[in-house]
Amino acid sequence: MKISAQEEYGLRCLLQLACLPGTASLTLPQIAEREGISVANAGKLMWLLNKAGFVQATRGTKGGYSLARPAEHIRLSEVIKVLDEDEIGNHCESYTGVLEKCIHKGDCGIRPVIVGLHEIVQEALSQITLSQLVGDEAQVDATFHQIKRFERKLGQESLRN
Amino acid sequence: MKISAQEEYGLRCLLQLACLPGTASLTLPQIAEREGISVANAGKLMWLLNKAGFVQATRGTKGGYSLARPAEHIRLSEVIKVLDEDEIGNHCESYTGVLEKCIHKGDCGIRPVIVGLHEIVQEALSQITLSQLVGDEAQVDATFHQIKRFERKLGQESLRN
DNA sequence: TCAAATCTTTACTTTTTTTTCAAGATTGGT
DNA sequence: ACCAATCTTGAAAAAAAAGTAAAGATTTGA
Repeated sequence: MKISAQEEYGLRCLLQLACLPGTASLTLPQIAEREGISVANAGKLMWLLNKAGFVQATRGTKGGYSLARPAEHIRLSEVIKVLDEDEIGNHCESYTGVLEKCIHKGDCGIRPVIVGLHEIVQEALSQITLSQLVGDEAQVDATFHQIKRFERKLGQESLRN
Repeated sequence: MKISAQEEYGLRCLLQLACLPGTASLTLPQIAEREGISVANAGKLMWLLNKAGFVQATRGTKGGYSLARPAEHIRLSEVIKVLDEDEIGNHCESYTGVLEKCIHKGDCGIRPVIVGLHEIVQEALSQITLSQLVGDEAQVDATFHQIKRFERKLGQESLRN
């Protein structure tokens, strides 16, 4: 259960644009250099982000990428969904709709876990916007901290019952 | 952000043992057949689970695998940690200790997100035991549902501020 | 109009992960 | 003692993911 390279670097590249003042833009070589990845790799990531409507690309001299909408309105959950290709579970087709292929069919003990994890992660990410990542790092920490504390309390309660 | 094949199938194989009455055991071919994977693949997964102390292996005729401790005392967080090799983050070495290699060093905007996600997932998984997965599926659902509801409430509150 | 700078797209290569194979080691039964 | 059933282990093959390369398309400005 870990973030993929595509998710991590895609998010990082997007964050570079969010850091800029106003609606400024960066070229592919600039983004690549700031993230320490190749231009080709950055190109592929930015292409995905462009296709999904998070960034605006301009070709030609003076071209580059800029955010397509304000950083305050870009939730991490949306970004991750696009970079992740939004698949959950690996081989159990029960979740993705093709029920027949899965040996576990209806009575699959770990299905609620896989689905549940995916949901709480998405929900947590939907609480965080790009703009929080650039300036308000403390708020990001606070959000996760509160969730963690609630989870721990939940565990203690179920222990008492 | 998805569960790996090793995590998913390792957990599934372990669950097969947890489903058995008492301290009964299963052989590798039996586990493989029940999970629809090859015997070789099941062998590797069970070897990992054995090394980590979750199952007990007996060789020779009448051999097989059984749980090394009661299903009530095996938390999903522990199992996943072993199957996952417990790594978080992909390329940013800031998290794993080798600080020098990472271009982002201290001022890394998405670090709190990666670390935070890992922590809330681990915390959620630590609330769930193997025994809950075999019988008490409703409780598993309930746990995740409560977390999700709290996260949503959190979001609404931060909206009001 | 042309050249330089830039993004776009497809195909290819490399690396990592997953799966399989094969030989070894241990146990139980005869 | 021997054989059959079983787990163990390391290496190899296959598949998937990540990263690279190259040719194409668009824009700006001289």
